Amino acid sequence: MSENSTPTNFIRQIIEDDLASGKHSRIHTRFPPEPNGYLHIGHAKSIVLNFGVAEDYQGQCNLRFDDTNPHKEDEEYVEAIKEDVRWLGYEWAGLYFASDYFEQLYQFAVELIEKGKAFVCDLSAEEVREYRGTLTEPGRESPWRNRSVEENLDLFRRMREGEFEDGARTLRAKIDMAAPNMNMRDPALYRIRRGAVHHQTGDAWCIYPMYDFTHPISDALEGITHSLCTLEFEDHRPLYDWVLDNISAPCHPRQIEFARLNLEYTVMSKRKLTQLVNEGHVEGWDDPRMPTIAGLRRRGYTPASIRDFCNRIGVTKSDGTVEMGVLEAAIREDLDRRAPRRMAVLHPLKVVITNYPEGQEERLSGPNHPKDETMGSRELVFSREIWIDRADFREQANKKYKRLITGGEVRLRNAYTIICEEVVKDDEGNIVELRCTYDPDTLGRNPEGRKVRGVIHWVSAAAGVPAEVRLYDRLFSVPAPDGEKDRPFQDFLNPDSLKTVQAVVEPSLAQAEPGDRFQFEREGYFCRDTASKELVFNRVVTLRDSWGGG
RNA sequence: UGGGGCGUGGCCAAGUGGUUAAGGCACCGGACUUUGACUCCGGCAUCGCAGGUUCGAAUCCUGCCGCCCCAGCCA
Repeated sequence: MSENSTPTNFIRQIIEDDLASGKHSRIHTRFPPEPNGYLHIGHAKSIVLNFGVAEDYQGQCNLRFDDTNPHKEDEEYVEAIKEDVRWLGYEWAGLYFASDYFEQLYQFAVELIEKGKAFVCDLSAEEVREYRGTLTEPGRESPWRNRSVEENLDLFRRMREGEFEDGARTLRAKIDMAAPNMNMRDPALYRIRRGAVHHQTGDAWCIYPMYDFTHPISDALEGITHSLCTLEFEDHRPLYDWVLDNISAPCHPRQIEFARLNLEYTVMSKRKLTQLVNEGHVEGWDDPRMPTIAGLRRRGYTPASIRDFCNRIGVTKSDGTVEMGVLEAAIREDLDRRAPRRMAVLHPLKVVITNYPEGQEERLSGPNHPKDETMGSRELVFSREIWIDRADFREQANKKYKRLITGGEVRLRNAYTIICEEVVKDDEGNIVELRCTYDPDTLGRNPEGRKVRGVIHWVSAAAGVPAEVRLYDRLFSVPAPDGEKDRPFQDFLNPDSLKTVQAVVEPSLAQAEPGDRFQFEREGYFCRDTASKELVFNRVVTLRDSWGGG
């Protein structure tokens, strides 16, 4: 996989220092999604970071499902996530579930209780909230905080046995109710979820460990050296360290936080993406307009382009919003290099070449790539009647318009030059057909003594193949759809995010396989849709266009 | 008004006291061109603000200002 190299970042520097100082002799990372939804481009940033770092330093990276909340999770998501990670080009060293550690986690909780570092609390959720205090006022200690070790042990065992109802009790860490960091105010370690059926452990458990307790221990059990997570967990780091400092942990991974990805013209939160799907604004999680990995894949993005994008945006602690242009540039660069060129007319306008013999068909050849002969060529069919795009003709225009005008001459890409002699209109004045003449001496060489205005693409009317083409644009019409506090993000949906046209494509495209990508010359990059039986092409991205208009 | 973070060109981002302040995207010129693409050449910042330390500061100190995160028995 030829790819742009990975720039350094503060996390890689930490790793290099740890390797240089001998703190670690090999590095081990992990990508720890909760299987409660589909992965999106933001997850890709984390995946590329974690797996990329492991790859570059000859280390390993695990895929671990953080499945401690049975209410929200489902097996469907674990399969989808595995597929997405693989598709991005990575293979995990180990595949784990936090639920694999439930028994060990339980024993570590017992250890905490025995050390007097955890207690069973009978406060209700609402009471806990009251006792917690506020950002500026310290909290109060739970009246159950000083139960004996024996009583705590007994109660915790009975929690596990299923003796108590959901919400009746929790196991809490005994830290400091006056801590300025809210996470240290005796956080919950275990809660009761009796009715739940866990996708991995079934009904084996009715108490479930919290993230803050599970994560550091899972990391330690797997020998993770650097536990990379996003900025919102910065405040949890003291708790992460507290847990490992107070149990007999095999090692103490270092948690390092980086900024999550924000992308313009889209939303990234699971909640909002779910709304887009459930409210019918898109067709599903893999709708080509979605920022999900599945959506990008169906749109036609390549794994390499997404990896490249993640490397281009870097890894820091400052949270910014990346322009769509960066993602688009990454896929354009990749596809420019590898996508075969084809011709497709998106808004067909009939052209009759009056001096071309009726019934005659000619086989022409077009290179698959203008700069890479090794990609070969494909056959084109030329005939008396062809289609060109309506946007490539104007009855009159100034010199800057490098397309066809009445009386003007243009080159038909990979074929002859034509001059428009006559415009045929219907009763309402709409242009329905152009009558042109061609110059038989211009195949593969320029006409003598004159210069054509430009080059336009075309497809034989006789041999062209009908196809549906879906022109995708950004999902939202403003850069930060969720930036407005008192307006729902749905207000900013782009009504033109999808335009479907009935196009005519060159014959060779009839053989395109689902997932095949092409450049439709002068239009953009397209990918044959993988979810349609018919010949449907999704526009991945337009070509860069430096033309001001005119 | 508690705590934790962040502030380098339009966007992302290198930079770790001595460099003309990398690079990418975008943008603006120009060359090339059977894709208004690609490619190629050129242009495009004094580092949130104000003080201070130093021969020398984006890099150190102080004080402001702005933005983000935290009061789930979510992750």
